Amino acid sequence: MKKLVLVDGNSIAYRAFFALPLLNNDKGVYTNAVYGFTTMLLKVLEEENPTHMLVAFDAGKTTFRHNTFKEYKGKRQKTPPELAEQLPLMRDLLKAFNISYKELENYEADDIIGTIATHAKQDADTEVKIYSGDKDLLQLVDKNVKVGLTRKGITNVDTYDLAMLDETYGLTPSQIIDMKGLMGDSSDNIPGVPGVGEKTALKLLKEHGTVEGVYENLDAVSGKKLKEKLEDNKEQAFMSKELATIMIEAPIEVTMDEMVRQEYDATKVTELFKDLEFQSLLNRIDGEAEEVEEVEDISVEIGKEFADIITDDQAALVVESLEENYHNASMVGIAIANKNGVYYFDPSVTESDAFQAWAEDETKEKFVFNAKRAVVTLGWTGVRVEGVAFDMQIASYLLDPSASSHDISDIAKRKKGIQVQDDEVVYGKGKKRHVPGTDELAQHLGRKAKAIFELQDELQRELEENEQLELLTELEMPLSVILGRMEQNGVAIDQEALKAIGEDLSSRLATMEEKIHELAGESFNINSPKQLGVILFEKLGLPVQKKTKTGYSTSADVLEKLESEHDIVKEILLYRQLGKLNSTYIEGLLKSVHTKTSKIHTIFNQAITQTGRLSSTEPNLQNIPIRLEEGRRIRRAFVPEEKGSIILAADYSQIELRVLAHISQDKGLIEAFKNNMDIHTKTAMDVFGVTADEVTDLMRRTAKAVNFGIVYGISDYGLSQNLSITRKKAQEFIDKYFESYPGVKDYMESIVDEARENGFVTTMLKRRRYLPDMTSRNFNLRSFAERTAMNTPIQGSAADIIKKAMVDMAHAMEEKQVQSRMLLQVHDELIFEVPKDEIEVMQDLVKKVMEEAVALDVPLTVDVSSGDTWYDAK
DNA sequence: CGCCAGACGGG
DNA sequence: AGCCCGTCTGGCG
Repeated sequence: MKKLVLVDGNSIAYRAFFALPLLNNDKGVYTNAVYGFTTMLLKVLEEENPTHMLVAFDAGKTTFRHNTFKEYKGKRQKTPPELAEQLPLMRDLLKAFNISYKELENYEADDIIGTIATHAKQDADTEVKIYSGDKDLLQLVDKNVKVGLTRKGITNVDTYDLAMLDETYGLTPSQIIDMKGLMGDSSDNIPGVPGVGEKTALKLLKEHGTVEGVYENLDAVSGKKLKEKLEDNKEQAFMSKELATIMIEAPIEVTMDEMVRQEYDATKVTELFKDLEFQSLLNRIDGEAEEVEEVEDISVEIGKEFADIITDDQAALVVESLEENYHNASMVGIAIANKNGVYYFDPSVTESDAFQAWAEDETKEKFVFNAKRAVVTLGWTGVRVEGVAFDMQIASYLLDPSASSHDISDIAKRKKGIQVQDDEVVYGKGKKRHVPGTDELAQHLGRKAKAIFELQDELQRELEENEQLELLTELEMPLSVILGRMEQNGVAIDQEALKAIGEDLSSRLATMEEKIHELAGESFNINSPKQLGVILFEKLGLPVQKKTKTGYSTSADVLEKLESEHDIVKEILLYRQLGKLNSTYIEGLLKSVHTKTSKIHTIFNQAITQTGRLSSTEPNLQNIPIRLEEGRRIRRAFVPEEKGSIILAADYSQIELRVLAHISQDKGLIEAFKNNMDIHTKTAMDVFGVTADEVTDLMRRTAKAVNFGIVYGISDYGLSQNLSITRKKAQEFIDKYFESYPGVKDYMESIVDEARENGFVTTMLKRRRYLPDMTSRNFNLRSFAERTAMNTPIQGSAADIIKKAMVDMAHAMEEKQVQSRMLLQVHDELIFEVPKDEIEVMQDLVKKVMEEAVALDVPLTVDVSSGDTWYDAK
């Protein structure tokens, strides 16, 4: 028995679109119709389990029906653009699911379905099921053809067979056409006979069978008025019937073979769902995919003597620990793969002389995945690792920073290496996370090692093709070692100072909470935007400025506009500010103090940002407060580890605008930096057409915002929001800026062209970022890609420069044999701990090395400052 | 318990 | 509806 399912794609999409709220993903792509369509699709696949399947779509605006009646579908609203942009996504989805689909010039989806169904039903061994939201399709019902009509929502379906049709309407399938002929269909602008509705049509058809029957027996029709209407609209009735008839001989050739249902492409489906942010559907798919994933055991030798296996100069090394945070993690196993085989060891192997000798021997090349993690994990147990020659995670990141994930199993899958299971499958997640038995663990780690060993070549070749190998070997890999040392070294913290600030904050917060409740007239949770919204905008009746998708916006910029309206607002703003300090920076930092060292050991993620910047986690030491004095005090708790040392901070001045000057080659901008001008003042002079001493504070602030905007890929709207000015005014500033700096304008235009042609942009050191949305038909996506094309070379080149400076600085410090240590990097600044007797040497050295990291056509300048704590280094 | 949204800290 | 990030809280299922 074969089962063919035919789906009316447009009709289902329409239904879904209007049934669901207008969802969109974080890129601004609307997804509600695709979502509804997908849930329906999954349900159909599950419930019907068809052997054959096809989805039909309407094509174009006109069909053969327009020859009959040019106003056909005339009154229908144009497809909303929010829905239209989702139709291509549905096709992508079907491709990923390996489900065939069809559209045909001049015909509607109905006709495709009618033709195929009529063909297929000739075979008594085939059962046909049609899904649509359109009652018209009921005319196709037959003894082996059923029609499922969506009812409210989209996954509620009423299924009609011959009996059900008779029961519901008392009609045969072909009479459905007659019914439409008489009553018409306003949504398709089929006229029918005016004044005849469903009830009358049904009554007439019961008595006379067909439209033809009705007219042949017009005398027998009761009711004078009705008879007149029928007479007057005879032609229209017959034309309507014709319009409503689904074509069963459309010129299409689709064989059953072409509609055979195939396995879906799990990788593509997963990627698409992730893109669309269909989390719940992802889980449904995942559950199924895991069961299918049967892997055959590879040969992994367990319990060898370590000394016996290293016969070669190259090996992949896996150091496994389950903790996300590798400071204080416990190793669960070690795996090695070389050209002779794959080997698994108990963690205790790291205590052996043979292992340590190999680890420390820099001529023994190690290939790893996330070198820093392996090196620091081993570092905590006292094992030094040298000779890390290749980091697969970073290689993958450099090839494409947007690749959804950089873990071994994903890369192995992408690069068609040996199959590596997801950690989550092997170890479980959340509370159920556990170490499996030795055999299973050895298999898993062995696979990882083998995949690294085997894919090294290919990734390296790809990097060479992109001219990125040097970026890996000369910049990122050495940097990884430096970052590892910084992390493991950690930053000393004055816990007592933090606690003291914390107590002050806590008591002030308690007082403020009371006061806010009093002003509100009731007690509520101030930290809940939802509850706060009700208090401010309903109970106190403050004017609503902005809404979020879940309710009233209570963000700081909204509250700032309401400050004059009610005393409570100022209190809430301060409460929020202090609350953030207390929870994130006092309690949070104290929680991340290492139990053994009493210092703070962050983790710098080197393979996460889309621009090449680092990020910092657990804790994030790249966003310690500085802008407001109240928060800045937190920095007093960041102290030198050694008595008699100080904290030294060195930051690049305006690095992004200098990079912009360099890559755009704008004459004015280059000149300004060469003359060491204050760049915001200079911009103010040019934009406002005044002399240096006429620049007011406000003018400089405005110019500063414009400069930032330029770097980010500005829009008049964004600038107007930022400066609380009109859009028109904002656009004037932007125009004036581009007039003053035509080189920048040219750059912005040419980088966008370049991105569109190449599909990616690059930074000074050949870092890459792909921008597939440059050619998207979706305005939001395309605009975002264009701004990214403008910003990434700037932000990314600045990231390249400071990374280079870090590598150079590590060499310089080694050469000078100083005791000073690099502690942190915060995007455009480096923080050091410096013994007092090295202050002068280091001040000069840091400045020189950072300023000379690369040679631009404008000078790079670095400001250096120092003090007893991070706070004082200002 | 895990996930999301909102809010907010930094460059 | 100008770029790049991470963390905390409340609220939901």
